[in-house]
Amino acid sequence: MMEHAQEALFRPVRAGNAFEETVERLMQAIRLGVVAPGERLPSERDLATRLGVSRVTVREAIRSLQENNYVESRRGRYGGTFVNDVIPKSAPGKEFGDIHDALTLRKVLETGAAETAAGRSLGPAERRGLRARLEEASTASLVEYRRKDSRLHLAIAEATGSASVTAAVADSRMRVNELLDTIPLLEPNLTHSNAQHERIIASILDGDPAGARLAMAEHLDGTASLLRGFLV
Amino acid sequence: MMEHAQEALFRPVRAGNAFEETVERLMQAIRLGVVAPGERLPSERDLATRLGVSRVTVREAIRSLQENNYVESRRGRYGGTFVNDVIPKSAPGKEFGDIHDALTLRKVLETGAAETAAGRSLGPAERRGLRARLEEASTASLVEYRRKDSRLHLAIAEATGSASVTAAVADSRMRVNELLDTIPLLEPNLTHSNAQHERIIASILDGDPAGARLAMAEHLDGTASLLRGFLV
DNA sequence: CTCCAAAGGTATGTCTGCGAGCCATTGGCC
DNA sequence: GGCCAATGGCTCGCAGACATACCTTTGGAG
Repeated sequence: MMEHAQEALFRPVRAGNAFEETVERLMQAIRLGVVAPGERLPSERDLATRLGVSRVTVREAIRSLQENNYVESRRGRYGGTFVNDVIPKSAPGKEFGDIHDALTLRKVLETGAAETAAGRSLGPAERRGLRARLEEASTASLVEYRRKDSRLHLAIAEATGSASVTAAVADSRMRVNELLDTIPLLEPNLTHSNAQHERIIASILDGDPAGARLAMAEHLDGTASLLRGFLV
Repeated sequence: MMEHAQEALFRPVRAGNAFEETVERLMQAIRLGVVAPGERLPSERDLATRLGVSRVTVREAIRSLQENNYVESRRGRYGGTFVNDVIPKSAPGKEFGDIHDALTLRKVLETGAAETAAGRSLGPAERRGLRARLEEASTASLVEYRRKDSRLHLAIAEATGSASVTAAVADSRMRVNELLDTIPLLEPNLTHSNAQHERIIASILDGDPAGARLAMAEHLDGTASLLRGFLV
């Protein structure tokens, strides 16, 4: 028997109860900037269908987000649940093993995604989308940087044309962002990141898989060593 | 809003009910060869703890495996649930989008895993493990090939030192194996695969990340085009 | 001004899954 | 030969989640 592989295969089947996982998902959408401040979440009924949970559970999750000031709800037609400007919270106390694990998965996924995206023939809409995200990230202020950065990286994942890859990247980023939230974000890091972003996107748009991979790898290594430095 | 990213983020929160997901996991362990025919699964109490479900649910899952002749249970001390030699089943009817999605994720994960594994300094136990899995796969008969092949690929994932990567590769392989089960496995494919396996493992053991990635990419492209050819 | 569609808010009965405990069986150890 | 530890087999009550239905609020369309 492969004792080690068992640990991976016999991991818990569910990360938490339906309520917790629903909160997690909504938080992802907000923190990764998929639904920006001021924008509206899909309706409760819609979310219930898409997430595969009951509306009651969705409401409980939204309730908990309201209590933590992430969102506000308004009734009536053209009402809904709207994302606030806040960015509360930070969660400390990770172990080194977790960090290594999260960073390894991220590197595997995101370098692969960049290479794959560069190897596809992208449509005009996709190309425009990538440029738009790049522009958003490069002009972002310090407070909104993490969100805009995540949107850019998610757009790259989407450009692979694989929903599974996008989902995996989203999960991975959430884990890493949790860690990044515990260390300071400085102007020089940001400038450097933007330059790397440009290289990555240029390589993807030029259809240069090897270049995209390399540029992404260097980009990720930057924040990885920053993290390892601050957290160990 | 990034309409497309929402599809990934607002995907169903749980793949199925606890029972179904538990069956799925045990099937993974059996079909990927992590618990080989004749070997014993962990005890019900142990599985319940590790999988994070109640023992009742574990028992229902095992019951369903018994009914499909995958396993047999024996009572008493030194009893347990043992894996049979069978390999029933096959599930047809996939759409092209699913195939592309599954193959894209697999390529991202496994090429990344190979590269990462080659970039680490592996301990003697890990090196021995990789060689052993390679040997097993190369001497496997047609009927046991898929299982031995999966074990080898899982061992490579494990060599990244990241449990998350291993888990992701296991999930990905299950999806692809489901597809592979619907097409014939021929002796020449097998010979070719074995040669590629050797290159991959040699590159990893030599600490050659670029070589490992390339070898893995070629290996995966082989079965990918086979699949696309048979299934479209 | 009225209507009404679409959104959030509420209530209820059902069912799944869980925890916890106990029973039955088996084979090695003393 | 008897003990007993570890395993599968079984039951029952509770809590979480679900489906479904209905109520309330709101603002645009007609």
